[in-house]
Amino acid sequence: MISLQLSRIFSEMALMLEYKEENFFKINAYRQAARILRNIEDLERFISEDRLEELPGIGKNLREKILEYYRTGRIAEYEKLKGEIPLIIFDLLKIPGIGVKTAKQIFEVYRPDTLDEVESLAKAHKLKEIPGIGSKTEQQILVGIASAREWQEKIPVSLYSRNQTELLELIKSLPGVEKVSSTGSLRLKEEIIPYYHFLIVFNGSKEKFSELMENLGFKLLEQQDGMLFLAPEGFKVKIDFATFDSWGNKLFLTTGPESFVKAIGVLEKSFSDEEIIFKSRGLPYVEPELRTAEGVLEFLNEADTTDLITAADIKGDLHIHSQHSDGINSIKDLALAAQKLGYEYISINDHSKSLTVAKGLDEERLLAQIEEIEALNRELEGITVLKGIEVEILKDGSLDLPDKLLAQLDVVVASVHTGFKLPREEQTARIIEAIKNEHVDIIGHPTGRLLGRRDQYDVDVEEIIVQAAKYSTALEINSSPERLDLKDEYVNRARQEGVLIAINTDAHDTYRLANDLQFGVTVARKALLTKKDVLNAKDLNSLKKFLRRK
DNA sequence: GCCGTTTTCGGCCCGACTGTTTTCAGTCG
Repeated sequence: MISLQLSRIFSEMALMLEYKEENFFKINAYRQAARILRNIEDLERFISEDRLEELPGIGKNLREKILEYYRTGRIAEYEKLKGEIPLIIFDLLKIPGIGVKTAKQIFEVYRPDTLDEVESLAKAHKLKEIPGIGSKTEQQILVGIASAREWQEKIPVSLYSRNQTELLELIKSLPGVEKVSSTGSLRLKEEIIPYYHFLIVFNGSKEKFSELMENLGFKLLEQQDGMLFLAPEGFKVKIDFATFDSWGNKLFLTTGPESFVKAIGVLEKSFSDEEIIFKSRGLPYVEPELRTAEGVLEFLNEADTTDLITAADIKGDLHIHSQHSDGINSIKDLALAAQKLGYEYISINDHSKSLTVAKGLDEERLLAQIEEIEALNRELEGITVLKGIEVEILKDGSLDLPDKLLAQLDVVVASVHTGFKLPREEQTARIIEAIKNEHVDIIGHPTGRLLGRRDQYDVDVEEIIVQAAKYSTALEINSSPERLDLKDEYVNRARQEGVLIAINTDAHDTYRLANDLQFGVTVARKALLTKKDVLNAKDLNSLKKFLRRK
């Protein structure tokens, strides 16, 4: 957890240094360090073995700061900076299109303390009086504030997946708590939840429970059947109460969703266990995450939930970045990490040349990488590294590397990283052009959304699914919890059209390679995918057959 | 700040897009 906190501190420091107009490269160094630390699993080991400086982007100075934080729980320079920069700046920076320069301008002219004040200024058209800000930016700010308010109330999977265990343990440890389970949208593994939701058996009064929570810094917000608390960190926690006798009913009902509960029908008596409810209806147990799936009960008439894809069915990852572009690890490290996961193969798909910020590969560097992989495959045993690329789909639908070169690769993932605002027809057409390309195997993160940060681009997903089926191009479930792209409704449609789905991590380091797949698998299960629907559930030989299909 | 076909300072620095402007600044992937 310390690496996550440090990552947050360093990225805040980068912003603050930018505010102070420090050297660009210094700012970048903090940003880079934040990025590295975000995904380090075992920072403590690097600290205890005094190997911090082996981490890329960590030098003498940042090493000292990490150690300072490790020893004292604070970083003096961070706190000093924090005292110099107005808090409103951080809120403003969360608005898309607003960077440090604009935020600083707004602050220096009007000195607002809260987003509410900024909102009033925008509504009164005071902001566009500032040079460099016009009506469009003013409008953008209003939209941004509204959406920030909305998002304040929501917790995305990337966040809750990291906090829920700790929170569950905390509640479990309270005296008088005799049983506890996650429930509601948390238990359904929804991509976004309104609050953490737990069901407990508590030996004592509700007042007593509330007192225990308040001692931990939680504030009681609402009390009806259950209780809603505000955590010191700002998120909400809902607690529902059950008895051992009615545990099954309560767990089933609070888990939901409503449509599923309705389909199962009225519970005529008390069930101590949820599984008995399903048994009493002659149904197999339906795991919570599947209960949101459209058509899950119909599916159960024909098949078994054990047919659905699981993480154990995944034979390899077909979208991984190495240090050749913007990844952190070498290809060999990635291969060894994949081997530990029990994979049969992985594919290296670095960015292509026009994505310059990500050090995208041009023809020459890609050829060198191909050679490196071939050599590595001669050295490694038990895992095959496939040669790949994440090639840019340009605005006109062409790719930024020649077909002749793509033909030499095993796995071509084609993705959109620019031109998010193209009109719907053009956006759809460019992706379909890529789908038609005989070398393209997979369309990466097909809708471009970033959960809670950026909506999908305007695109006809239905048409993309139809064309992907027609040209036998696979679509990706990008498992990165920031993306989850395609989302489950679309994947369900794709399944019905017979489109193959690749569940990839798009990992930029070994940690995410190991950690993120679960999120994509959950999406796939919510879309009722079975092994035969998933490209990377194939063994290497069948996969190769697919890759040669066009 | 980090890094080094490195030996300790000098290089690191994309480029499209948008919104503000009449030639550019700011943002962002």
